[in-house]
Amino acid sequence: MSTEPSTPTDERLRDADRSQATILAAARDEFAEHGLGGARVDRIAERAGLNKRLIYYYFADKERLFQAVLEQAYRDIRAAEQDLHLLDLPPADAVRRLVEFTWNYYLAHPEFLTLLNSANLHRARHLTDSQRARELNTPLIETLGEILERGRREGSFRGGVDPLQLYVSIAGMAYFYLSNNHTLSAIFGRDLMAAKALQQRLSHMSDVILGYVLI
Amino acid sequence: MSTEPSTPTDERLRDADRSQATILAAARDEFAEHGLGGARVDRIAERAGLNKRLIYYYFADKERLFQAVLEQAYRDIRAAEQDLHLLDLPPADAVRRLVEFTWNYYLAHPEFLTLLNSANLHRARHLTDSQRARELNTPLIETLGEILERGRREGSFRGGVDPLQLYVSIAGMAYFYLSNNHTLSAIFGRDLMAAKALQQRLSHMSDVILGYVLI
Amino acid sequence: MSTEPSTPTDERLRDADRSQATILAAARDEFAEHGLGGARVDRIAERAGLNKRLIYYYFADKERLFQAVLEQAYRDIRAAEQDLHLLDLPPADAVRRLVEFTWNYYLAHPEFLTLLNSANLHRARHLTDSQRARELNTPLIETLGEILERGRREGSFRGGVDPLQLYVSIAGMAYFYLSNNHTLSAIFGRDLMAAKALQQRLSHMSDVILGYVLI
Amino acid sequence: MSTEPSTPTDERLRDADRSQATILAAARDEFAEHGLGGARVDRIAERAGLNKRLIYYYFADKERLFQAVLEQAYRDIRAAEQDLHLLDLPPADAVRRLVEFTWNYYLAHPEFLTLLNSANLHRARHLTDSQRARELNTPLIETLGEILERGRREGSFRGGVDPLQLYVSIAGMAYFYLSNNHTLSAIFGRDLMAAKALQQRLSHMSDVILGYVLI
DNA sequence: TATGAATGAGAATTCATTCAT
DNA sequence: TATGAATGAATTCTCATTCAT
Repeated sequence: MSTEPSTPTDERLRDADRSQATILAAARDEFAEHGLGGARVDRIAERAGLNKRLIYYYFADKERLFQAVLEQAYRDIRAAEQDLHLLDLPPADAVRRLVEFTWNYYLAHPEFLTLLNSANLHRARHLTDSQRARELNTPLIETLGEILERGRREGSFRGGVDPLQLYVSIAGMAYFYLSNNHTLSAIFGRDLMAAKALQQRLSHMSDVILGYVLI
Repeated sequence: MSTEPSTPTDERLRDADRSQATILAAARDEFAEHGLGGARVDRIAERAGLNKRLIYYYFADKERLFQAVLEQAYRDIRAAEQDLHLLDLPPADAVRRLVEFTWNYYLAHPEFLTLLNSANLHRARHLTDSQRARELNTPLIETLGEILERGRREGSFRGGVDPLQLYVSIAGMAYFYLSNNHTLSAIFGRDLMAAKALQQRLSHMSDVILGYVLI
Repeated sequence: MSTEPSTPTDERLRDADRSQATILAAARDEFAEHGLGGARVDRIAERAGLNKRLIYYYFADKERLFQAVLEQAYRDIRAAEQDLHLLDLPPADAVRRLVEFTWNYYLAHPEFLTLLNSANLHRARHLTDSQRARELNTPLIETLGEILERGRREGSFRGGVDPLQLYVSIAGMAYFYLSNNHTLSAIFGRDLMAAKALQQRLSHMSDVILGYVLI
Repeated sequence: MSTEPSTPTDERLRDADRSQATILAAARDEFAEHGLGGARVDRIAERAGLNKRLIYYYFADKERLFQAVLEQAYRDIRAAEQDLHLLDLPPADAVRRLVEFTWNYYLAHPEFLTLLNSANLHRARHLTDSQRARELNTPLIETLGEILERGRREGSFRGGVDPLQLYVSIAGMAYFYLSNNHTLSAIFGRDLMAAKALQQRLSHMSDVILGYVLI
């Protein structure tokens, strides 16, 4: 509704929408930086340049604000995934593209990783409406399943690959490297975020995943 | 009179050590459950069955307690890894064993995952003495490097595999599945912690990793 | 509609100002009674009849509250000094009046003495903006300097008297007697705060100071 | 008793005395630096290089330790004053010498000023045995009284000078300058502790006091 | 005499949240 | 819609003091 061009009387509402979006973005950054427990409502208000009271007006409390942030984050990544049009590509290209996309998305949206962490620290209890979450997320797995099936039928992919397992592996390889880069860089004494290192990681990931699915 | 430390001293020392260890274990559980920001010093004291003041007596503050917990966690996993004696096995078996070990260790020590998450949320700033951290952690990568080299020389492994990349992939595949299992289970509507699902995951991981390194 | 600040805004502002002033007065009394280290924020809130949180809302922390109290105290005494219009009096009368004023002010504001004590125990580190402090305080010394100069030109005062030295002597004679009256009363077995004793002290001070400046 | 050379069996006792003295000195410094409320028993133990428990063993609690420190401080200054042998000097010299001594003693023992401050902040409630305090302190006033009387009889001093008033004036002029030097230096923008400034202060003090007593 | 371990009561400060307008 | 003032309930941390040996 709010994406529609609004009539003059809607101006107030549009301000309201804008305020909500501003709060949401500020909250996302704060939660990403400090986790749910470490985030401060005061700081969110400050980041948003809006009065703290307004946060409560729109989002009731910190928990539900966090929930709203999470939902937005899922919506964003799934929307981006749908733009990939993986089914328009030959299977191997589609898998490679998914690997690349996942890597680049995580790289461009480090806050997504942290939010996911926080969500899981709290045992995903903020995913209240899992029915809706499922609807939002299953398309990707279904798409990947179809790609794998096509590849198998073409004779280029091995059979028996569970798309969910494969997706988790792709995500995990990207996620762990990026999410733990501070620890890993310190522990192994290498700058894992240098441009060349990043390139090598993506290349490694593609090799592993395609080395696995391709016969 | 004897050269042995006298019993009373000994006991006192042991009490101090025991208290510290008790606090550390309690803190580990609390931090794992709630993250650094959500952890409560009061609860740690309660869990430990010791006076809250004692925590400050031994660990100065919450931050340094967290640091001590992290260090202990690293020491534990690295010690367990060294018990694997990977170099006594044929290369392929060694890699498989590392995959299995990583999976089982994460499964048995879910707190390790959460601690790692928290550490990275705080950009690993608790890894103060990274020199020591490096010394603690590099042996594993060196061992894996030697395994890969042996396999290559034997003709069974592909060449050019970076052991750090491989290790991160192994860890990431296990980590993401387990760490995010709540979100994933909710999102994809499958119980990822069911015994059979766990078995399938390990099997998938081994397939992917060995499918990649074996020629 | 009018250019006057609207009533509601005004009231709100006044409430904030009033709250701050109330806190400041309560803090002044608490600090004066117990020193910085012995003062309790809880008690200040109680004295002020306001929520403790509000103290932090307005003054950030105990240290800065103390600083605000000190600044207010200086502002108060310097304002009172300016009301004396010493330059309108003949030199000897002006000096006598300054002695009397100092004595009476200290007597009426015992908290000023204790605050000064505390400030100096902490090496005046709360006088952050000493530029402003200087501007606030130098006029008095300048005035006294002019009085001394006039007296000298008239032939009634001795020359070469440093106004700062003289001021410190006046203040010191009053201050020590009042500030240490408990110790002195106990040590010398006389009630130094009896009305007659107070009168005698003022008379002694005037004698000493005028005996010194008058030729 | 403890100043006597001890027999071999007294060795333990002498250690005890030494410990007590060490604690006392450490406590004096701590109290002088931070006041009663700001002093920390832990820090006193640290300064003394002795176990905290020992402080309680010897001095029961912080209050009584403070009391012991104060008593020692009074004993010290009064002992020093008695070494002056003021009665051996001509009256004017005796007064000048008392002024100089007071100034130099305060200068050399800044902790004495702070302790006095603290004592008075607490309304001298640590002067429990005021009978003993009086005995300790009155000799000075009596001596000064005799000096003033002699001067008057000689015709060089004015009559009717209360020795207690005079003493308080001397002490006050020195005390205020030194005790508040931080505030004063900041407020008036002059370094009051520079060698020349110190000299000028003493000279001013002597001028004022002698200008007053001498006819 | 001397000490390291342990503690309960408090103290400063923080934080999410509500009030009043 | 928007905001500054206000608050109660924690929460981290501190401190004098005692225990046990």
